[in-house]
Amino acid sequence: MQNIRKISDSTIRRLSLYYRALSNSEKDGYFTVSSQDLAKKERLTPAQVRKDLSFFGSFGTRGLGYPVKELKEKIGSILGLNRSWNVALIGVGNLGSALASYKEFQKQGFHIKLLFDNDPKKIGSSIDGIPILDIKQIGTQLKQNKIDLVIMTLPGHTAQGVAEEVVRAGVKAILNFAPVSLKVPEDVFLRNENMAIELEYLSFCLKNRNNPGKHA
Amino acid sequence: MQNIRKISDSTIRRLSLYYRALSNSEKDGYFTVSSQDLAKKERLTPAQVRKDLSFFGSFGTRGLGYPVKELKEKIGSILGLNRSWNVALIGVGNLGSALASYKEFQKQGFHIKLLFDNDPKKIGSSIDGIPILDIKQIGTQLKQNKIDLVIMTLPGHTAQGVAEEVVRAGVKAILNFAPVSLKVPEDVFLRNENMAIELEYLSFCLKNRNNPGKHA
DNA sequence: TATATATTGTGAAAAATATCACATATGCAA
DNA sequence: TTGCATATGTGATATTTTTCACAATATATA
Repeated sequence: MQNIRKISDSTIRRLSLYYRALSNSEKDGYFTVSSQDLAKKERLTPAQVRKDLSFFGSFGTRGLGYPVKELKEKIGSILGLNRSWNVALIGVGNLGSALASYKEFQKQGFHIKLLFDNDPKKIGSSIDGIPILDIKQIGTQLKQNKIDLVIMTLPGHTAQGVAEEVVRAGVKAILNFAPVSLKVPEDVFLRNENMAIELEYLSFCLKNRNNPGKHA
Repeated sequence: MQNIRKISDSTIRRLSLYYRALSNSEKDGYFTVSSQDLAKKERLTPAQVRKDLSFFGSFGTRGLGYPVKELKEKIGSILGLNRSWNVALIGVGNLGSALASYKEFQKQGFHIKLLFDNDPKKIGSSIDGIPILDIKQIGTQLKQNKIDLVIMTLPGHTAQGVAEEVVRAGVKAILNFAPVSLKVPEDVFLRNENMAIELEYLSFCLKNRNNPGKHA
């Protein structure tokens, strides 16, 4: 157990993997799971799993493993999934609407309360009961609805300007899907979801599949 | 310059970032860019940028920087974006349709040729001219259309079975959006796109924002 | 031509991350 | 109760990744 600030990005990201694996194990009716099991599911090593967990406490029983339900809840609480977050989504295009109606987020406590767009045809309508508001109202609406986190699914060239409005409204966490890197103040947490990266990674792998040698 | 097999995941992923940043710089009319510029755009260090690039050659000019267009093309060629890949997408739900009509992939050489679903209402129709086929035809269609890469956007419980069919059809690269970890043979490249991870990461950050101390 | 300034490319050093290996603790069977 | 099998938790070690620091090389200017 150590200072929480010193826990690495990678460990936190793996906690998400463990959480998902445990949810599945729970559904499948398992009561305990070993570091070995978890490792195999997520293509990691057992030592890695144990080390990651040990940063936050000791949740297992020697000789037995980890209690599935309990560990899942513990990790959920570490990640802050045991509470609810107010989320707004900006940019109701194809991807935006898809995310707005994605039920998994809801289940994990991410409640999408507001949608924003600049298209008059969309403004005033709703998706799964979530109203689509005028993007001009971002400032007041984000504050009024105590939004904790904003998901941005809008075109690259508009993203930076909107991000600045979001920051001005006091939001401290942004998940960005727009294909640009945003500049935000230090106290705002920003993560970029770049779907091209994984695709390009696969392209790289395919290209170099039969090439164990040097690269020009 | 070193053996290409030894280049780290992180470096490859950063190449994607550089590629995107360079595309933007090119659009903005820049002819050269320094490692410092690139670093600032992507929140990295200049040394990191130079080191990453140095694994593949030396593309810059001392005292000047890197030629934007040339470096972009060079990185594109390293990532395999200078050629075209045949892509199929399985699972035409909300996310699937959003990705099917996402033009950026097309631009980078990822040509979505086929869509698959098991819903009779969808089979036979098309999205942006891409036909939606019966998921039962995966085996023959993937081979016939020489599909290089498959994007899976289907429910978790069906994913593993479908992945196995995809592998049997000889596809060597899978981008998985289903919320499970798939088991595939060693010679198949698999990447998981897990949108919950980034959201959960932000949740963790928000939760521990004012907590520099120990964690229970 | 000489001098000042900018910026790369890269070994070496530092820092971060992952793995090892084993003492420790548990369950079960005889 | 003893012995065996299993599996955690964690310091120590190994590996990987990042950063440093500087020689090398370019441009600009006088």
